[in-house]
Amino acid sequence: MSDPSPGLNAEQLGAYFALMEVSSLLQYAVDEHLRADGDLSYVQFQILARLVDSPEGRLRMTDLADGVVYSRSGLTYQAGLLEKRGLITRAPSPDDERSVMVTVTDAGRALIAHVLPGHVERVRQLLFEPMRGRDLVTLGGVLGRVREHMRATPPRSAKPRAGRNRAE
Amino acid sequence: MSDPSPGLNAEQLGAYFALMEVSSLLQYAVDEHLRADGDLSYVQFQILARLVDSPEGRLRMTDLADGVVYSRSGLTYQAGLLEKRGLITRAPSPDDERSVMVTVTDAGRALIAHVLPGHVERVRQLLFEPMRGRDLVTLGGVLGRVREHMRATPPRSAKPRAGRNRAE
DNA sequence: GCTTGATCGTTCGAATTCTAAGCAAGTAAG
DNA sequence: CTTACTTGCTTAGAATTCGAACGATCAAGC
Repeated sequence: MSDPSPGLNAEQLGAYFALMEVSSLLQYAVDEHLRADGDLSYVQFQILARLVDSPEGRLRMTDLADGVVYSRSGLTYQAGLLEKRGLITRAPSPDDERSVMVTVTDAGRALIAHVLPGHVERVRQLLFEPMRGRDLVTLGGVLGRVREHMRATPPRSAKPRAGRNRAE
Repeated sequence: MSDPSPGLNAEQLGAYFALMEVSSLLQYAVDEHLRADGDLSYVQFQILARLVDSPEGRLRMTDLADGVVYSRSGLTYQAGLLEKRGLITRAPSPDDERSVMVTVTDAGRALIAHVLPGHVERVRQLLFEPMRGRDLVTLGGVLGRVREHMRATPPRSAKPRAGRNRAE
C-alpha cells in the first residue's frame, strides 16, 4: 500500500489511542489512591518520588521540572505546597546562586514509603495484570526507546537546556 | 527503588515510568501543534475527533466524557467553547429529554481535516519512528488488552452505565 | 572592570480543571 | 398519580496549570 500521504494506518492509530487512553485511566486511578492514602496529587507524588530516587535526595528545580514533564511555574507552585507541609526544603545552591536545590525531608521520605506499596499495587493490578509472556519486556523496551527518541528530539515541547543535548 | 519488595520489579517500574513519561511528552508535543495549527487544545481535538469518528457525527455528553476520560463539568465547559466557535452544536435528545446530543458541524469536520495531517505526522515522527519490526503489533495488542482490563475494572474514573449498585 | 546574552526561579494574570451542589427528566414501586 | 431513587447535565467556587514578564545570576567577550 503505497499511499502518497504518509499518515498512520489503522493499527498505528489504535496503538496511539490506546496509549493515551491507558495513561489517562492509569493516572486517574493512582491519583485517587494517592489522595486518599497520603493526600498527594499525582504530580506531588512524582516530585517526591524523583527526589527520593536521586543520589542525595535533592535536585535543582529545573531538572525536577524536566524530569516530571512539568512547567517551571507549576513546579514553583507545587514546591510551595510541599514545603509548607514539611515534605521538602528549598535552598539556593552554593555553586549556582540562581538555582534552587530541592531536598526531600525525612517526613517526605516517610510519606512516600507509606503510599508506595498501595501505589505500586494499583499499577500492578491495572497495568501489568493483563500482560502475558514477553509483553512486559517488549513494552518496556519499546517505550524506553521512544522516550529516548522524544527526549533527543525536542520539537519545542520541553526545552531541557540549549547547550548540552548530545552529551548524555 | 532498590527495594526488592513484593511490588514491581525494576523492569516493571521502568515500563510504568516510560509509559507515563512518553504519554506526557507526546501530549505536550501534539498539543503545541494543535494550538498553532488550529487553535485547538488536545482535549478539544479529542472531542472533535471522536465525534467525527462516530456513526452520525454525534454523541451524548456522557459517552463523550467517558470516551475522552474527562469530567462531566470539564466537558460542559469545553463544549461551550466549541459551540461558541461553531464547531459543534448541542441539542436535547428526542428520546431522553435530559441528555444532550453533541454534533460536529461542517466547520468542525473541516478543522479536524485541516489539522489531522500535521497531527498524525507528529505522532508518527515521535512515537512510531523509533519502532522496529513487530514492536507496533505487540504494543497495540498489549495496550488494547490493558485498556479493556481497565475499562472493565472501574476504580472510579468512569462509570460506563452498567448495573453496579452499591449504596453506601 | 563592564557590557551582552543566556539561564534560573518566581510572580502575575488568564485559562482550565475538578468536586460538590443543584436542577430537570427518567424509572420503579406503591 | 405520587414518592423515592437514579441518571444527565449544568452551575458555582476553589484549586491547579500555563505562558509571559520580571529580577537576579552566570558566562563570554572586550
